[in-house]
Amino acid sequence: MKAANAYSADCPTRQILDRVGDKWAVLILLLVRDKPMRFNALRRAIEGISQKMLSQVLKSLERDGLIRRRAIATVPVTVEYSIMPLGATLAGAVDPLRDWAERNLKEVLAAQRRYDAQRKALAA
Amino acid sequence: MKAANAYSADCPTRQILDRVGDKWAVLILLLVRDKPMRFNALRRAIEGISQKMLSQVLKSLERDGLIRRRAIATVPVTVEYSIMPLGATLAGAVDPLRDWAERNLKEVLAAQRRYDAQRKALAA
DNA sequence: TTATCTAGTCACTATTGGATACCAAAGCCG
DNA sequence: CGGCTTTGGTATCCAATAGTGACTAGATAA
Repeated sequence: MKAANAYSADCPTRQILDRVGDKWAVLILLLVRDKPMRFNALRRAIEGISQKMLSQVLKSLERDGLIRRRAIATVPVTVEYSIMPLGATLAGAVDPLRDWAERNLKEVLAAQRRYDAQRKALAA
Repeated sequence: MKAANAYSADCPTRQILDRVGDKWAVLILLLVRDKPMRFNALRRAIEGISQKMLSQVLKSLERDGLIRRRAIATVPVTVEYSIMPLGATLAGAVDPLRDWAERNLKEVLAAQRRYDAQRKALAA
């Protein structure tokens, strides 16, 4: 029964889900999918990410073969990050999730309000 | 420019992605989708999750309106968790990601090996 | 001399997750 | 009667990780 085992730690889905759940990775992936971007351009686009996290996440995305890093020997060194075919397919798999989020966020928030109101009523 | 703003903290996608990236939430959602399950049945099925995390994640899934909690006043109290329509649609949106993970994990691992080998070669 | 670009490092804090112990209520054993 | 079990939690403490800001570096152009 491999299906039951899918809920143990060495499940491929879990590993990918960890990557996707990463606070920044998907954001970067989706930005880079549209067009190649430079380090500081990403930094400005995301707004809130620290240099450390950006370079860390970029490195891990590159390691996974999802994006490509290309350094250009210009005056101050320029580094361009672009999407790889593998990364593009992952970004595509994330799209349904993004659609779901946009369509259903209101309902989720409503459910949260209902839940909180009920708990408050019980506490009183 | 709302599109640029989508990469700030109040983006709905980000909120949902955080939920999906949760180490256990998706696992529980997919288990409960198949059939209603009791607390300890989930605990045994997932294997590795602590009571604390299980009850914590179940509570947040219930709050989001994704699953329903039903307590039955039996000898030792029985609690059954089942999927809600909203949760079922989310689980459906996660499926492409799971497919991607299963189809592409090998390639990701290969990319990691290539990357590590190259870095080691550079270091030497 | 100061700014720009892409990092890497240090120190600190916030958040996560695990282990452990505890609670209630009922039954069952001796 | 006391102690033990089961179910579904809660509370608390602690270690590990994640994430931040500030600082550094090196090269060069204005």
